[in-house]
Amino acid sequence: MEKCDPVCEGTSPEIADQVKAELLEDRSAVSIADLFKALGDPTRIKIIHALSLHELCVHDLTIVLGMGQSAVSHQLRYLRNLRIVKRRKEGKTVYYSLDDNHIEQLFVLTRQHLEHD
Amino acid sequence: MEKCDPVCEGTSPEIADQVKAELLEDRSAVSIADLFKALGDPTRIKIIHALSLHELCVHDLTIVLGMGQSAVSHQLRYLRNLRIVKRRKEGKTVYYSLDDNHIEQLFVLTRQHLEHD
DNA sequence: TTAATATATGAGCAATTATTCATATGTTGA
DNA sequence: TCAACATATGAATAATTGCTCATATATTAA
Repeated sequence: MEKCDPVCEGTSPEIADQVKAELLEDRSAVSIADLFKALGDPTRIKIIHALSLHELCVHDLTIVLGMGQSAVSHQLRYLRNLRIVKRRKEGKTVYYSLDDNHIEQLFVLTRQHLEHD
Repeated sequence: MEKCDPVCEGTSPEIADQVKAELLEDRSAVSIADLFKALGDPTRIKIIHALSLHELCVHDLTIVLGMGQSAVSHQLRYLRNLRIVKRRKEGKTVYYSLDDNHIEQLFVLTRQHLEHD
């Protein structure tokens, strides 16, 4: 962190101070980033997309994704900790589905953003 | 990747196949994940939030964020490569602002999601 | 109980990443 | 041209992360 006494001429220091005062707190920024981080991996994106199409058990997800069972389970735990997916047990099998439709909205909005460009 | 001939009883194999057929392609999943990944870091979240409040030069951002100039510059380049922020040069100083209001929408939606819970 | 199936999880490893340090580029004024 | 300022960037490093392997837990059927 360097000295910043001679604020660059271009911007008034009041604006920087004002923005600094209004800026998100650390924990808020971390919370928001954590949620986006969860969506920032292709495997998890595919899992979320698959579950937006249909509730699926872990085994079916391994088929759909073409991945090992362990990797899928790890990612599902990750997503479950963030309450992005939830599970429902039925005998031996565990069915996963999206826990919240906000996630789907983020999805739709993001795809729009990408197509728009 | 293990054998998956005896599909788990719980789900019909047709559903897994159907979901697999509709699932996002690799490159789409990667594109979407890349965008979310850009939002998956507290520093970048703060940068985006700050710029949603006001156009700012790099130096002011270092003040607002309380971070080194180099770190800020690196993150700005990252965000600029993804067209999340854009720059405007004026003499020595470079002003950054959000390139697209879709990002702000994602922001709002995400904060709603977090507050909701 | 034993075997088979479905899922979960800890440890370890390779790849990625956010920051720092040092330095380069570009701009302005003296 | 030279010095000061504003920003950019390459290299190095520490921390994080996604996957695999081996194994544990849980459920069902024989």
